[in-house]
Amino acid sequence: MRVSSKAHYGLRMMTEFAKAYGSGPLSIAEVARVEHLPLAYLEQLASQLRRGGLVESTRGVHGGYALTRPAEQISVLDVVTVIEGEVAPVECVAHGYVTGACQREGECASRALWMRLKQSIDAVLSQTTLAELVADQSLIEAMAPAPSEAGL
Amino acid sequence: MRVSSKAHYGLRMMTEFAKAYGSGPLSIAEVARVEHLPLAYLEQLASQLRRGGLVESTRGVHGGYALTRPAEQISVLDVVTVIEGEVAPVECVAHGYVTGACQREGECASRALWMRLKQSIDAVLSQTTLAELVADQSLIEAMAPAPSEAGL
DNA sequence: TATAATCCTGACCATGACAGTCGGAATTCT
DNA sequence: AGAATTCCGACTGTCATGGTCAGGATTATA
Repeated sequence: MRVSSKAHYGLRMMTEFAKAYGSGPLSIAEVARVEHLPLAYLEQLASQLRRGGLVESTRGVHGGYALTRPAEQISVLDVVTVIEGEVAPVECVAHGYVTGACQREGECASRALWMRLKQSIDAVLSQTTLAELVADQSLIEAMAPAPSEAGL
Repeated sequence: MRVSSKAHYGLRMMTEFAKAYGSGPLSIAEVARVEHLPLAYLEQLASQLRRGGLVESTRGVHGGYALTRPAEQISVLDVVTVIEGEVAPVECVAHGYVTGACQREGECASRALWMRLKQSIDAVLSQTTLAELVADQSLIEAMAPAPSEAGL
């Protein structure tokens, strides 16, 4: 029961795109710089996010990535789903599950539990948007005045 | 975001122990038979459950495992935790987390989200007990009268 | 007392995901 | 032309999962 750091990285990258929304594409080189994440790895994740329809890319000199829709309309669930696939504690509660695929279906008492779990997770993750994460972050930074590059 | 089949197997085994509670120890050979799970693998899981304090074992001819407390007092969270370790979507919300271990702690906007997520998962999993799973199962089986070994 | 049924342990293995790295091709601005 | 980018596929090391296997320890019972 954990989110991969892959998804976590993806989310961090997405919040950077969210901050830059409206002012042209943001390069992953820039993201790597401010988030201190490995550039080559971010490249892969960015591709995945693009294929997932969350961002669009511009090649060439002033290229980069930009959200395909406003940060208010992208939830954490959207991001996690694109990177990790659907949230499904067990196979039989996944969206594409074919009834009968699990032989134990008839006698299975825990399926209801897993569905509750999935719904609960989905609810939490879909309630928070990138916009809120960005807002929270500005708030936090305003409270604790920047140690300007401390800890590096 | 999934529970391992390992944990799932563990849970199935625990519901068998729950059913047998009060009528002496149940052998994993028997569990393997009725749940159609690999015996050698169950042995490992059973050991883990014992070390986790959820069951106690009796060796020898009429030996096996039995719950250490009534099924009403064992939640699904107990089982999953023993087998998979603590539910922690990211390291920084784990119980043993040391403040400051994550360098981004100061500027991290998503920690609150992960804590909500952990709490939400914990809540769902701790609300259901083995007793309820067993009860649900009897109910289900009563509804759909036994196809007596069909599907084997 | 032998033997069969159990639990117990540690070693082993195959597969796949995760977390990266690397090299180079394609595109686009200047 | 050259630099900054995205794009893509291949490669790698480590670790968890989902097992298997061999053998030892313990206990009831014939």
